[in-house]
Formats: sequence, structure tokens, C-alpha cells
Amino acid sequence: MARRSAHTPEELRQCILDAAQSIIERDGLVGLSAREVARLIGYSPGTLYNIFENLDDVLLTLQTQLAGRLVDAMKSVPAAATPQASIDALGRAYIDFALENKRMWNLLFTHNLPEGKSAPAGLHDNINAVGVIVADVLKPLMPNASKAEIEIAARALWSGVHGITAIAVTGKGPTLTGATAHRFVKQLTSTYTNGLIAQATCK
Amino acid sequence: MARRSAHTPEELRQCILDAAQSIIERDGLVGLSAREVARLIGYSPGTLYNIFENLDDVLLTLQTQLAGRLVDAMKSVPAAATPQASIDALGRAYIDFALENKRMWNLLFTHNLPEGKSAPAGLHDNINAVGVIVADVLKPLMPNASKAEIEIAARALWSGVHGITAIAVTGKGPTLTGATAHRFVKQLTSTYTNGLIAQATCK
DNA sequence: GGTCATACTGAGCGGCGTTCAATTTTTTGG
DNA sequence: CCAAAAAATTGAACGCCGCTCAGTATGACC
Repeated sequence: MARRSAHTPEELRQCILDAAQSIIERDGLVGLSAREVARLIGYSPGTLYNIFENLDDVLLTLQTQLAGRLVDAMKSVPAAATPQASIDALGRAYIDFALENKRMWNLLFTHNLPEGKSAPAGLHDNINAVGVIVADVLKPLMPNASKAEIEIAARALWSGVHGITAIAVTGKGPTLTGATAHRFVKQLTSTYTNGLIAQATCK
Repeated sequence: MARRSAHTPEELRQCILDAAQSIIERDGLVGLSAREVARLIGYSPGTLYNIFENLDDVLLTLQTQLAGRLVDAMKSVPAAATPQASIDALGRAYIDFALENKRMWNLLFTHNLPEGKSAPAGLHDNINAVGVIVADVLKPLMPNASKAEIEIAARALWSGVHGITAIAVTGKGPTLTGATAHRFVKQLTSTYTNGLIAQATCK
């Protein structure tokens, strides 16, 4: 058989991605296999390899899409009255997004590509965008700092938020769970912003 | 063949763990297979299953051992002149440990067990111990806080340090690498401790 | 030496990722 | 409308994998 009129190539491509995503949300990464994806979409395993280089390619595409949605979610957080409140809101958005997409989100930071390969540019761009969003909000709190310093401060803070989220989502760490993650993030961000304010006024 | 006098059961057990670890440090988790471990130690694959329940069991044992070594490394950090300096030293120790054991360390937080199972108690204890160490150092900076508040503050801060370390070790995030991780951690911890001090004096 | 418990083996099962010759369908153009 | 070329799809095949378990080799005890 060939060129089933049922799907254009782009449709088929998205079918594969959707199937892969639903398998991962159902069974985690271990459940994902080319054969299972093929079963779900009603094609043979070989078809996957006409469209994607390999399974890792499917995964990387999924990761890039997910990172895009994460950036969208954070961009759509309305600015609050104070920078502190804005940071807190961004933290909530980050955690909520991770908790809503547990398995897929985990993959984003968990799945390491084989030695040689590097992630597609789009993925890096999206991860970068998160840092930029945070830096923008942090800027008013660091009136005396250079752009580079603000960037470092933003990345350090957000890596921290990320760490809390990661531990909450994966269930490592006894008291840090999905339910308490907000509290930990608030603790981290408010203390951190207080530190920034103290540093700015003492300078 | 049976009961090769070459190894006592305990020796054999450690042989398997050592072989598994060396495979992981060489090829990452993907390279690990029961057959490859068996090849390395000169036994047949079936032997693994006389000693360990399955490959996941080997991994979990390795993780517990590694977490133990991490706790030891942090415990052997000498107390510095100020709490801030001590925190910084602990951060360095944490990062250095992660960078020295990249692949294994990654596994610690990356490898999620199948749905039903839960990690052995020893592993949780070790991860917990890290929080206790940090809380002890943080205590002088929070004279007015309850024990519970100090615990939360310590866990939030250390999850943050963990997040930076995780991103540095896995190479996600463009500017955050093994070489710059120290800088980010210092930025996070010093700003955070400044925040704690500001909060303590304002109360 | 004979017996028994133990340690170990390795073929076998079902599954995996990936390839590619063969097959079927669509498109083309006469 | 039909044949030939192009494109899409298949599925058997390869060499791996985790894991099991009947069978075998070995050491310990009498």
C-alpha cells in the first residue's frame, strides 16, 4: 500500500507525535516503542522511520513542542502589582505546568541524548526564553546591576525553582511533593528577592 | 559449574555492582544490560538473578551507595567562619560530587522506578540527611524561626542548589555548565542568605 | 565414594529498534 | 483510459534486550 489518502504526511507526523505522547503519559518512557506507536496509529513500524530518523527524534520533537507550550504558559501570566508577586505567579505557573504534564515534563530534563548528538535549536531557544521572562521581571529589583548580572541572577533563581519542581514531580525528597511545592517555591523566591533588595539598598 | 571458590556471594555481589557502575560511567544507562555485566565479570547472565531481583534492583543499590557517599562528602566539609561561607562550601562539595560522578549522579534523580515500587529506605534516609546538614548550617541565620521553618528554608535552598547542579550536569541550559555552576550556586546561596538575614532583622 | 544441597549455566521466550527489498497505491503523461 | 514511473507502506529479518528455569557441575558432609 502507499500514500493512504487518509492522512497527509503532516497529519501522519502529528498522529505519531500524539500517539507517542499518549503512550508516555499512560506508561511513561518505558512503555514507548516504535511498535506500540505503530499499533496505535494503525500503521506498520517501518512507517515511523520514513518520517522520523528514529525514536529519539520523535522524543526530541515532543520535547521541543512541550517547551514551547511551557513558554506560552509563562508568557500568559499577567504582570502583578510588585515584582515579587510576579515572580511568585511565574513560579506557580511553572509548577502547575510541570504537574499537569508530569511524565512529559520529566522527560524534558531527564532524557539525555546519546553522546554525540545535540538538542535541536528550537528546544534551546525555548529553554532560553524562560530565563528571559524571569530576567525581565527581576530587573526592577536590581537597579544597580548590569544586564549580565541580572541574567545570572535570573538563571540562578529559576534553576532553583526548577530544582524544587523537579524533586516534587519525581517524588524524590520526602516532604517536597506536588502539594507542597508551591510553598517551597514561595519560600525560595521571596527570600531570594528580599536578598536582592537588601543588596540593592546596601550598595 | 557451581560455587566457584573464586568469590564469596558478597564478593560476587560487589563485583556485579562495580561492573554495572563502570558500564554506566562508560556508556551511560543505555549501555547497561544484564548480558554486558555478565560478560564483564565472567559469569552467565542468569547469575545476576540469583543475587539481585532484577536490573532495577542493581540500580537502586548503586543509587543508595552513591547517596551515602554524597552524604559523607558533605559531612566532611569543615565548618567555615560564617554560615554563609559554610553554605558556600557545602554547595561546592555538592557540585563537585555531582561533576565527579556525572552519569551515576544523574541516575540518582533521573531514574524513576516503575509505578508501584518505591525506593529503599536507605536511599530516602541519605537524601534526607542532606537536608539536615544544610538546616544545621542555616540555623544561626534564622534566630526567630521555628524548627519547621528552618527545615523548609533549608530544603527550598538546597532544592535550588540541586536544580542548578542538575542543569549543569546534564548540559541543559546554555550558559549554565560545569564550569560556571559554582558561580550560579554562589549567586543563589549568597542572595538567599542575605534575604534570610534581612528577614531576621526586620522581624 | 556416595549423597545432597548449592551455585551456576545457557537455551529459550517474547519483545525491542531499526533496515530494506518487496509490494501496493497514487501520479503522471501519452 | 491505460501503462509506466514515482511515492508510500509493509513486514520479515537482524541482532540485541530482560528474565526464567530445567539441567548440570561443584563443594561439603558422612
